[in-house]
Formats: sequence, C-alpha cells, structure tokens
Amino acid sequence: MAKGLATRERLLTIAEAAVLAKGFSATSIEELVAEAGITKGGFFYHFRDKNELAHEMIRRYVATTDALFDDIFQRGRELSDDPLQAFLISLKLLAEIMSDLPNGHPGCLIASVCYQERLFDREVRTLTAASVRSWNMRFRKVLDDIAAVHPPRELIDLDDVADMLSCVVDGGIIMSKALNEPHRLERQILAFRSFVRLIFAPAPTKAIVPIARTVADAGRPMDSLS
Amino acid sequence: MAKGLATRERLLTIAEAAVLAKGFSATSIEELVAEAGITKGGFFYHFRDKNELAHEMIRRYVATTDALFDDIFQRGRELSDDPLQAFLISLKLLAEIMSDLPNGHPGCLIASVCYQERLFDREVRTLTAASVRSWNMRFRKVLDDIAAVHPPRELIDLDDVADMLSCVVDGGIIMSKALNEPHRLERQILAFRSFVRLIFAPAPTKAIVPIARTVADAGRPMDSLS
DNA sequence: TGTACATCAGTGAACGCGCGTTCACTGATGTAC
DNA sequence: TGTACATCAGTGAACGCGCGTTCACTGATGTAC
Repeated sequence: MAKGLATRERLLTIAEAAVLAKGFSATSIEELVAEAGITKGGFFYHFRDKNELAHEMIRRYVATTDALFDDIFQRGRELSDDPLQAFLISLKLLAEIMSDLPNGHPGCLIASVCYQERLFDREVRTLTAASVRSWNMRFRKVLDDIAAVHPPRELIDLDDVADMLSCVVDGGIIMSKALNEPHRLERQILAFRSFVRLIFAPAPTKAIVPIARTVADAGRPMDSLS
Repeated sequence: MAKGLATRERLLTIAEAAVLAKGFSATSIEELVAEAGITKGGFFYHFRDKNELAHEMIRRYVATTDALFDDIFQRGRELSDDPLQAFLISLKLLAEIMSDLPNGHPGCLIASVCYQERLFDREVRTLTAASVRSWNMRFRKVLDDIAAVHPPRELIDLDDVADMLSCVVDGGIIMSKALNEPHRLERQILAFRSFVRLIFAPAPTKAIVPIARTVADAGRPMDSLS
C-alpha cells in the first residue's frame, strides 16, 4: 500500500514536470512509466486513463499551491502585526522561494492547462477557475485588512491589485522561461511589492503619509506651501 | 501565386488558433487541412514538415506583435507631446484593443511556446527570447524618455517596470482564459497604467505633485500641518 | 496567334511508427480461522 | 503455527487507430518563341 502510493506520487511528480516542459499531448505514458521504473500496465492500475492522470495532477498542484500560500501568509503575520508589513514580508518570502528553485521555476500548471484548454473536460476547467478565484479572493482579503489601517489611493481598484499578483507571477514565470533568466520572476514579484507599498504608503518616509493624504483630501491647490 | 500565398496564410492562421487552444502536439495536420479545405499533400507543398509550420507561425506572430506596438506607441506620441501622457494613452489603447476581441484574447504564442519548450529547437527558443528582449528594451526606452521629464521614485528599477508590461499582459491573458472573463486582461493593463502613473506622477492632482515631493525631499515630520 | 514547355498549387493513396488502452496472468503481502 | 484465501501492485503481450511523412501524378496558369 505504502509502495503503491509512493509509485502513484512518483508518477504524478514525473508527469507534472513533463507536462510543464512539453505539454499534455506530447507527454506519453510510456516515458512516464520508463522514468518511474514500471511498465505501462502498472500505470493503468493507478489511473483509469490519461485523463484521470490530468485530474489528479491538477488537484495535487492546487493543493500544494494552497498550502504554500497558507504558509507564507501565516509567516508574514507572525513577523509583523501591521497588515501592510505582514503582506510585504509574505511577498518577499514568495520572491525568495521562487528564486531558490535550482533550474528556474518549472511553470504554473494552471497556465499550462489554460494554453491547452480544449484537451480537458469541464471538470478540469471548473477546478482551475475555482482555484484562481479563491487565490484572488484571498489576496483581496489581505488588501482589505491593509486598507482598514492604511487608506489606499482611491483611484486604484483593489480587486485588480489582488488579481495582479497571480498575473505578475504567471507572467514572470513565462518571461523567466522565455529568456532563460530565472531571477526575472523574483524581480517581478518584488516590483509588485513596490506597487503595493506605493498604493498604501505613498511617501518614502512614514511621517509624510498622513500629510500627503490630508493634502489630497482637501482637494485644493497648495502652491503656497511650496 | 496569390492563391498559394493566401492558402499558406490561411494555414498559419488556423494553426495559430488551434495551437493556442490545444497545444502544438495535439494540433494535427489533418485538422488544419480539413479546415483550410485542402488535402494533406497540399500542406507539405507549403511546409517541409510540421516543425517548419511552427517556425513560420512564430515568426508571423512576432512580426504582427511588433507592428501592433509600433502602431499604439506612435499613436500615443501623436496625441501628446509629454512622454508620460503619450505612454498612458498607448496603454489605454492597448487595453482597448485587448478587450475588443470577440471571444476573449486567444492567447500569446510566446507563452504557449514557453510551456512546450521541449518540443521546439534552439532556433525557435532563440527567436522567442530575442523578441521578448526587444519588447522589454522598447518599453524601457519609453520609460527612460518619461524619466527624463518626470523624475521617478528612486526605489523602483525601471528595467523591472518595463518587464512588467509583458508579464501583466501574459498573466492577464491566462487569468482571462482561466476564469473565462475576457475583461480581466483589460483591467490588468489599466492597473499597470496606474502603477506607471504612481511612479512618475505620485499625487492624484497635478498641483499636489511638487508639494508631495518637496515634503519628501525635506525629510522632516510635518505633523503640524495635519 | 498558336504551340511547347515550365512552374504552381495542389490530389490521393500508401507507409510505418508510436500511442493509449485492454487483458490474462503473477508474485508478494495481509487477514481469518 | 499453519493453511486458505483475498487484495495489492504490478508484468508483458497484443490491439487498432491516428498521425506525420512520402511520392507519383495532375490540372491550371504563366512564359518563350
């Protein structure tokens, strides 16, 4: 039983790497079982067909990513009581984790699925959509907590800022892969982090923050001050 | 000759849509020629093999995208002499073009290639890398022109801001596809636009700008003003 | 203007290979009595 | 403690279908003289 589960997990791990490198169609069951050290028949003991492999792979990826976010956001909150500082710390942690991967980030399975959507059934598309939505809502909630303490610049919609984290990560992965320069992903996450800081803490020195907002809220020219 | 070129272009157009929806391996020559209304043999008159189709498809995509950027940046410059305003206009145009697509953005071929990199040869990877690099340099040059007039907040690296445009577009496409909500892409481009405005024109009202920066430069608490 | 030839843009049949899937069977481990 | 049976985790051979690729051939159009 333990051996069986280990083989199953190994198949999923091998499949994920292969799919991220070549796509789902180009990933053959033969190459997976060769790398896992079993025969083709053994594969069909663990998975009804290739489609079930896809389902399980994506389920596993979503669970892993959820756990990663749980971890970095919790650690951020542990390191600062201020929600903005906590989020900035979490983003720094995320950037570090992404840059620590030996051969660059292998890719986002959700992105891979999106670029092969016609291959998968409604169940897969429902799962990926629900996952992306839950991540966006999670980020949005963090931003709400920050906004309660640090009123944001009103011209920016926090829904879009929340969405932007996933976008920047997915885009950063693609750019890192395209240029074969892994650190670009890290830099993009840190650039997003700067954006967040700009939104909630506009001026470089803390003492400036309330003043700048007071001036803005007053809504009148203050040329006499300059 | 005209007819031949038209068929070739039609094949490339059909192939691009199919590859963006299912990936390169899952796109069969049979389905392409069926949709184009020719036979399999006819395909091999136009392309030596499937690999050459990939090369030509990517070349065409890069050229089209280059032309699009040429267009929107030129139109931006025509509409404002200020480089910041010109860029903001260009980004608005880009967002509009992206949202005007009937069934959502079909996808970025560069991203698709990145998630199937093992399928393609060095020539393809060299071409995609060079293209991404040239787009980043182009955006960076625009940011330099802006910075010459509007000094940016020093804590942000303009290389990363330049990279971020591609990242946000690629990520926005993925999110739009994943959620089946086309307008998310547009919103991401506009959120990036807000980021650019924040970097180069920190305060919402123009009159505030010099004050905020003066206060920041002074570097002393101004609580007495609030 | 008519004829001969060349090129263009395909047709249509045939090929072999690899892929996903099935299935009868098997050795090792676990469980009941 | 030994025996009988069940389940687990595979093996290995066979299958048929679809795919990329080849190739001999063809009708329409263009060009030379």
